[in-house]
Amino acid sequence: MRLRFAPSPTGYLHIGNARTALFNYLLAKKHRGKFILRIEDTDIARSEKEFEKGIIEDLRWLGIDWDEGPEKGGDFGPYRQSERLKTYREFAERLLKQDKAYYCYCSKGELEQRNKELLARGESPRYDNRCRNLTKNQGIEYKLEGRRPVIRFKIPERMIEINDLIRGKVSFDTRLMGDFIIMKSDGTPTFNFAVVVDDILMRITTVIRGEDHLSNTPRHIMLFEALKAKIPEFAHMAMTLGPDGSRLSKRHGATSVREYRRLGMLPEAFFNYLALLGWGTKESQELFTKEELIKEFSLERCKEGAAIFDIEKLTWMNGLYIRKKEPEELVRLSLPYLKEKGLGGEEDYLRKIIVLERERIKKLSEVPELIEYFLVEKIKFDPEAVEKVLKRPEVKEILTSLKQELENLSDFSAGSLEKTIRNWTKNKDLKTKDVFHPLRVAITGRTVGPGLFETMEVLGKERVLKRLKGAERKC
RNA sequence: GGGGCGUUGGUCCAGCGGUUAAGACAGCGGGCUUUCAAUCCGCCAACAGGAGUUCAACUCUCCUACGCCCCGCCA
Repeated sequence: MRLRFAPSPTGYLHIGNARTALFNYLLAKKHRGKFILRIEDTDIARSEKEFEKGIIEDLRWLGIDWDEGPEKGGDFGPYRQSERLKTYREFAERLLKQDKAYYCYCSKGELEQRNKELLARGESPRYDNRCRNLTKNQGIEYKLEGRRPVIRFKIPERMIEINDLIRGKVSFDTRLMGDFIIMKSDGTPTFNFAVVVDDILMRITTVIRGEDHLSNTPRHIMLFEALKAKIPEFAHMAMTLGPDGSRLSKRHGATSVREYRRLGMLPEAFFNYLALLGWGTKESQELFTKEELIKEFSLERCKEGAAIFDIEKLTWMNGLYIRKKEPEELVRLSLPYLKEKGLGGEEDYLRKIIVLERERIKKLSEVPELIEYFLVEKIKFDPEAVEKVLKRPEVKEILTSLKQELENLSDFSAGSLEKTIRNWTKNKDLKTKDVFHPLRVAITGRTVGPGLFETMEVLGKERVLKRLKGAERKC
């Protein structure tokens, strides 16, 4: 079994494409087949090396690897379409010789004009095959005019039935289609031609791709047949949509894997979430390791309807994976985000902080904001907290008195702190929340956070006392 | 304009002729906590509409509506 993922490097790895790559990858692994990466960079104007690099990086980040591909190599390369132009020309030549394709001299402008007219008349916009039977002289004449021809494929008139692995039998009537272009006038192949030539040469057995290609599949099948090649199996997976049900685009926010990566999504979480989009098990299991997914995945269980990408659920799942991470690992992962905000600290200290804050982290990008008060000399005070908690009349005295109490405390562990402060509160005949709340605001600047005593322990005696002193001035 | 594919709560997804239509996210309420979070408990909420077929239809057929895709010298 040989499968492939064939992105165009015209942008970073899109979520929808990532999902296509994932499904291909899962099935290839499940059947111990080969997974091939092919770069479809025939659109010279829009393709960029930078995007190719980015896509490869993001796939690796996601934990998807391949057996054959650019750089990596393989027996059926090259794996970049821009390096296979000669092959496409040879195949086109073959079709031309067999009278299965022909030169078409119609200009873009003429084509556009005719389609417009057809549409205005309420007819279907499609090529009228007028260059099919051009005489030699007409061809020469056109060339003399300076026209650069394209090569079109001569469509045989018939019904084509696809047995799609996800949606079953689908049929098309080719009489409703016009002869389509296989080679552009600049000598490069069109997508529809290049995929077929490559899939033949790369011995692809199963094509899993987006539903947007379902309508192109009859064209591909005609080409496979014209080239006397074995037709692979097809599986067209439903689209990934934005929150409003329209095609996922920039206006919906982040659409590329790279953006989610920057936000601090974990690859394991992203991988897991993506697998659940358009696929599910009987048991409605939600959490899967990569190995489990490889074992469980099947095309029969793929949904036919489109799915909306839900950032909320992804975020929830990411939090779940974050909570499962070892503190050391989490510190390591958070470092770039801290650095970006100019924050840092001793590894040991950071680890203790992360242990306290871990269950509050949903995305790595939130870490700096979440733990900032542990790392800076001068903490920021939440104005509302100051107003509502610190400004209360009795607070100043409580803090001053408590500070004295803590100055004499040698064991600054959470347990000891809790015992001491609770006793102190009791002796002063105060309610715990009237002490705990101001204390929290005084040492963290906020009203929310991890356990108070754990926080104090991690901060350490010196910082706590200093902050209490600082807070008195805010009362 | 033609063709293709699809439609279960706000979202993901289970169900494959007979179920109180399950689970998850989100939302709401509650327990636990000094607070938030985590966690636990509970609640809200769906078969797009209409005709058939059938003793019985979310499940099968047809029509309609809506959405997405293709009809590009984009992929």
